[in-house]
Amino acid sequence: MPELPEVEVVRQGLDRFVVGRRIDRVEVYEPRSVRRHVAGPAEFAASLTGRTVTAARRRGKYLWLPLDDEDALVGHLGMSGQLLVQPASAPPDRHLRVRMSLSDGNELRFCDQRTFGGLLVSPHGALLPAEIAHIGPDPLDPVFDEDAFRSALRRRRTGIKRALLDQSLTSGIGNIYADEALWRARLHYARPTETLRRGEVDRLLVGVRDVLRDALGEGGTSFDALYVNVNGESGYFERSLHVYGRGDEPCDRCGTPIRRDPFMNRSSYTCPRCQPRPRRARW
DNA sequence: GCTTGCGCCTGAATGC
DNA sequence: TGCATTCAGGCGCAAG
Repeated sequence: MPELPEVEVVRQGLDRFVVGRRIDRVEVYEPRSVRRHVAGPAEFAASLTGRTVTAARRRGKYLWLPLDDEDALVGHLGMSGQLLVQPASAPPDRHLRVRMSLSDGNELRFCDQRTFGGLLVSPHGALLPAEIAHIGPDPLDPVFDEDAFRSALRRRRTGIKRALLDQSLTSGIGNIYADEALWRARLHYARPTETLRRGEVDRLLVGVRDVLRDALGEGGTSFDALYVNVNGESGYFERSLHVYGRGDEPCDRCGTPIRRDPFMNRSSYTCPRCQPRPRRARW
């Protein structure tokens, strides 16, 4: 599933292979993939046709492509989305949802097995689409404000992992990287945010940034000409995971078996020794 | 206003 | 063997 580093790899691919091209033709095969474009699939296609892509931007796990009329094509990959740049002659993927023909003879294809992802056109959205204005900057973004993050975190009345997953506080962190960052910071996911000391928040920020940077470093190699993949199908980062998906395996730091707990209809992985459950737990 | 939990969706994995 | 159930996940939105 694409998290921030994977999405950044896609953005780099779009920057290289789509920016500067004109969109000549748009076909929507699955209306659900443009459900957040409230004016409907036909209007979606019409508002893109003839426009030239001028940049490729990202905030958290959202991508957007500013267009030459100051609107923007906004995309989210959801769980299984891919944005592929392929020659028009390439056979279509089984889960092809939207096809956009580019002026250089290639196509930008949105494929999505589970249709959790989607595309929309945001009017005047070139700078920052209104639809994603509520998404906070990610911890690697130069505009990320550490002091604002600290105080916002302390104002919350929730568990630390819930807060990490809340994309309005800071973005780009999903279930996997939340668990990895908490392990690095030696913090338990159920720790109430208002009890965090400054040093602990600092450790958390270091953990989050290290995880994202490590994943970014490994993900940057996974695409080549005309193929902008996202799915992490090679599982390149999996080898670097310390806790996620490693239930009952020994902790890389202390050897204690990793524990798996149910959490918000999914799982949380912790080392019971490095990340002891707080007396006052909240999740 | 803030926090919580559901529903969306498909296919792989598991259970009977 | 084959069918049914469970699980995974991000995010918007309704409910609390």
